[in-house]
Amino acid sequence: MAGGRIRQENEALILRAAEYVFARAGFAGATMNEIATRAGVPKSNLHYYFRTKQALYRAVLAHTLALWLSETDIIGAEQRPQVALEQYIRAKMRLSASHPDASRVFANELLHGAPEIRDVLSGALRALVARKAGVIREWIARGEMASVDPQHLFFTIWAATQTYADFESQVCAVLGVSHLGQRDYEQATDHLVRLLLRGCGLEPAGLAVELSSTRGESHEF
Amino acid sequence: MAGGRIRQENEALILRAAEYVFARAGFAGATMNEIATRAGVPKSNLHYYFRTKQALYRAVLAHTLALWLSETDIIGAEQRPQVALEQYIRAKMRLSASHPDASRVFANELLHGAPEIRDVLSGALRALVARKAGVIREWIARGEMASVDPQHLFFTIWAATQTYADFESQVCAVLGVSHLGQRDYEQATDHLVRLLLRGCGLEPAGLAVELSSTRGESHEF
DNA sequence: GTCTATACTAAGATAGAC
DNA sequence: GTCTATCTTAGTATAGAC
Repeated sequence: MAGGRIRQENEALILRAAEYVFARAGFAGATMNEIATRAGVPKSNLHYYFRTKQALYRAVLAHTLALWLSETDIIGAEQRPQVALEQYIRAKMRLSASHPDASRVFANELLHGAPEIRDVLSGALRALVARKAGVIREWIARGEMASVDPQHLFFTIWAATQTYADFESQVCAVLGVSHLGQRDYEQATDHLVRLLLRGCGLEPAGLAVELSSTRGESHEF
Repeated sequence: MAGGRIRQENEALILRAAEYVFARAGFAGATMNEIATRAGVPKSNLHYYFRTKQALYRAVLAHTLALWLSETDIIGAEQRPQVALEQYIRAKMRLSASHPDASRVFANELLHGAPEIRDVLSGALRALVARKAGVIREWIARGEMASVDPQHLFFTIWAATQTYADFESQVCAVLGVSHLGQRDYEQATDHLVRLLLRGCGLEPAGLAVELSSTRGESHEF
């Protein structure tokens, strides 16, 4: 299974190209031809390394799922909610900025009813959200934040952060830019942190209470 | 163009079937065969009424766009922001609940870079948001709400409301239900109204200030 | 172990029958 | 004006050459 160096390299090349193509065309719209051309390998090698188009798609999805399920470690009862939630939102936005194609592949899969990852969603993801929802309920019970439905809070954070990757074309059209730059992402992040923390009855930990548009610090991207 | 009664009826049948299929399979994944079967007309009639698959797709998109661009009339400077924003959020949620397939077709188009509606987005939609952003800035200048980036506020409201239609499979998996019922949508709507209005420094007009989990009133649906 | 040539299937589109 | 039969293309998958 481990295979030689050539195999490893080619598989990595193909997976990257596949993510790019699947993100733009969806599963049905993507062609093995396009992926092969982009990866710089002969078309039929795709079938050599990944038996079918579906197998290749699943391999790409596995990568996006790993990204998707990460990052929630920040949310623990021992943390202060304003710190944990702010860090979580920032982490999710960094993910949208750094891996927009992974986000789009995942979004496309959900949009079409999640045929390939249904089990993971109602298994691992559901369990993960249940755990983290418990933490949020504890914060609420302690009076550390306003009463917010924890599950729906996750839906809102996911939707609000991923929209910058998934629906970039809409965001760009409204903002009048050709693509989202670092500054755009910084503005969007600050907007979301303020809006959502205030919505949870919290104040951003490190930011001035001041609502002016100039920010105190800039975050890496 | 108006055509006879049969034409009108058949076109309506086809458009409804097409929306259903495009919503689930995307443009590339949808087949004329499937749409024809679902509409109950012979396959080749689709090409008779709509010359190409793309033409049919565009016709479906036009319908979703009309829905999408509506509903912002609620937002006017003469309104109080808490009333206007609450009504807007509720209207968007009703749309997700009543026309999930339209939302999915639109989402799919955006996800793939909006090849067919790019012009509408950077034309009509951009202009509309610019106008409504002016209203929000006026509210902020008057001290009627917190300082929130108006454009990003729209992105957040759109994303947070449409996620219940577009990514229903994920929401259902996490909630542990097979499909979203009226009660789920009511909970989601109340959650969003509270979270976002509070995030804008507002209190829901008709709701108690109390943050307890039992609500003072239930809203119509 | 890797790439070339080819078979097979399905889907969009059209010409012509009814 | 509406539907049936057919053509053509393109895309997945495989067998076999190198």
